[in-house]
Amino acid sequence: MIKKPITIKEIAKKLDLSISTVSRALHGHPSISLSTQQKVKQTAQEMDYEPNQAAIFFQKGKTFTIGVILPELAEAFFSTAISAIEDIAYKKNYTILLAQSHDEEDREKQLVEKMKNNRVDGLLVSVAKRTSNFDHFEQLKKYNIPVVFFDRIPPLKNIHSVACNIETGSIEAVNYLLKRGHRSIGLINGPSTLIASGQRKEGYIKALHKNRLKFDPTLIVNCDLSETSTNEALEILLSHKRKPTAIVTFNDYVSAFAIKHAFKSGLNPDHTIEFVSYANSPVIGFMDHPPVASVEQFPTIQGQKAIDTLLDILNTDDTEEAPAFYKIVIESQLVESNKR
Amino acid sequence: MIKKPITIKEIAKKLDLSISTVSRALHGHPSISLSTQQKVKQTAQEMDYEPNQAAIFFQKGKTFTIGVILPELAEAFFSTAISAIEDIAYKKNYTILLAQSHDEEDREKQLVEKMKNNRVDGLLVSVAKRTSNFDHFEQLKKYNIPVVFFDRIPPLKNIHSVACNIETGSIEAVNYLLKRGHRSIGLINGPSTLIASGQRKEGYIKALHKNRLKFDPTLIVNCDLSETSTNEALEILLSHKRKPTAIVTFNDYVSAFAIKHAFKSGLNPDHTIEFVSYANSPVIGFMDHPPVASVEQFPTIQGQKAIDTLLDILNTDDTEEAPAFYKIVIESQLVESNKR
DNA sequence: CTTTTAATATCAAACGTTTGTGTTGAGTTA
DNA sequence: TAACTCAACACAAACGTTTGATATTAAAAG
Repeated sequence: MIKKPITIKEIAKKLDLSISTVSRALHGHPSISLSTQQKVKQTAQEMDYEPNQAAIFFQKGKTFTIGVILPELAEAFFSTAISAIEDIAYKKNYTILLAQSHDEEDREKQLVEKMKNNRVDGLLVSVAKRTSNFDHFEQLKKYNIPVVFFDRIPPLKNIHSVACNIETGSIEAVNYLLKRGHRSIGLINGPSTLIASGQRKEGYIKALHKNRLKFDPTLIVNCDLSETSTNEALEILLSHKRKPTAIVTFNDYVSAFAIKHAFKSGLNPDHTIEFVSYANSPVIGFMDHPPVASVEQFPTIQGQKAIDTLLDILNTDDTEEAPAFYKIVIESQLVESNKR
Repeated sequence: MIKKPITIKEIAKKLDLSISTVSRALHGHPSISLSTQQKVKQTAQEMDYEPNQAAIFFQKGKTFTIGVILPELAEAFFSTAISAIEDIAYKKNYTILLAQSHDEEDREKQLVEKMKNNRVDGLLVSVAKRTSNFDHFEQLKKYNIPVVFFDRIPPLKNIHSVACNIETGSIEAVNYLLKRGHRSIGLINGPSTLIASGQRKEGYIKALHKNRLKFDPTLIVNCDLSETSTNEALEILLSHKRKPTAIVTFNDYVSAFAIKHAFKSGLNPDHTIEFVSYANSPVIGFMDHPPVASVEQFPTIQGQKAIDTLLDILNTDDTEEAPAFYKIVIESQLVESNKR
């Protein structure tokens, strides 16, 4: 036997009250006497009443729902972030509408459209790699749907953003290797098209300068993050006249590939080359020979800050004068592998 | 200047038509002439009309939304699964309401409640480890909200489920090691409370029997999946009188820990011990010394099948007589590491 | 004894859409 | 030409809830 949800109307009929009274009673409205409030609440309980959210959303024009658009759910960074986001949403009684762009501009555009149709209260977005046109985000402003970008920030002005400052970590990373006695430090970087690659390079160079070391551009090699490409990059570095004794890599995966290759090829016979990478992802814990350190980018904190500021925006009156734009920066931080 | 969404009412006014005509025109209803359909659709375009989903949900009593409750979003298996689920939902114009139970019964219960309030059309659930009472799922039947369980199936009758048959993979795994010449094969299993552990053990034993090998219970050691516990398990196995030359482990992570330990401790001096594990997760690709093979459990396929059957259920008339219960089993499969 | 005030509860509109049932007028049939 | 058909559209109810305006009552104030 299928129960169909009961409504406040039926409660009203049962108690011989008006619908509005029941509604107000359930919300503890002061113009309803405590005695009737009691009665209403109790019979609501007894009748297994549960408010029809669809109706409430509709009538309030608010859904208590937050759209989250991520490039790739299966990536550790993002799945960690979404986990943190969901936790906070859960606590604040918001709901997560999840979607992934697969780093495609088209799909991202369609998802934004869909989110708009679903009347999400706000949006959390980490931009797709291949997105070059950002009109679909600009559009949202007109509809008064706030967006907080995180980790992957588009080059727009007047947006809310949460991101990690890679440079600090980069500098820490190089300093750390210098402290360990290395004087020739290589960098296996990602594709030069990525902003993230630029940041890593900047930090790397800046750290060398700060330490009054001359910067040798041939010690930087790019790769496309694949295993073969990483291996090639490593070989180039190690065939260098002044062979680096330590290498900074774009992320932990690149590090893993490079380390594996360094061990298997004869290029690193005495196993002395030390690696430092970015992300500090769980994979490090499973490696036989992990990098000595990794720059943590705090997916959890980024996710938390992002949804926190979004909720903050949602809960401040729109009537305020100048809309302030949040730009939250989290300092990345070098984490030594043995201290994890 | 903030645009507020326009409605069919306004389109109607502009074209001097009735609301219902506009609605029907937009849906291509046959009782509306093609010429007006054209006109309506065009002006809808021009006016940037977008249907108010909240209103549609409300009036249809359907939300085109599917709730997904997973134990842990940050786990590779589940993030892969949710990724596949989202992809299909996207194609079919459904939306994903995501939540994680963190393997807690209480939270799971609350989430089910929340999903019910949000009037999801259906639910996809992978049950929390610590859930022992399943009333909250039974409840959903009364509200006519279909649930498809996947991967972690509760011990209930008359439910829809999608799961992976571990046994086949287990047998394959042992056979594979036997073919490679091993005659003493250990098993580092998970906590005995997990059904998954039982399945692995069964397959392991069955494979030995099929090959007319005697089963030595002391070659099975349990661990709690942590690194230290894994190391202990490995040490117990390797201190065995008849030292195993190959080891099956509960999953890739356990394998990673064990392999790391085997290399670092002196227990495996000639590095000949071979490992086989479960999950075939990406981490294998990053290991210096990966297990020789891993039993793939197809998170993508499981997710796909799960949402497919849910959509199937949602789109068949409720009026049918006997509700059939789907029980989909996917055969696990051994994947050799070098063939990945 | 009338007028205020405060407390309590009701009325009715509104949110945007879908959909069963009318209504209209032109064309067809006998 | 009267009766009928059918295409093309309009009307209005319904979905469940919230909320501003309004009504009722009784007690307090004048």
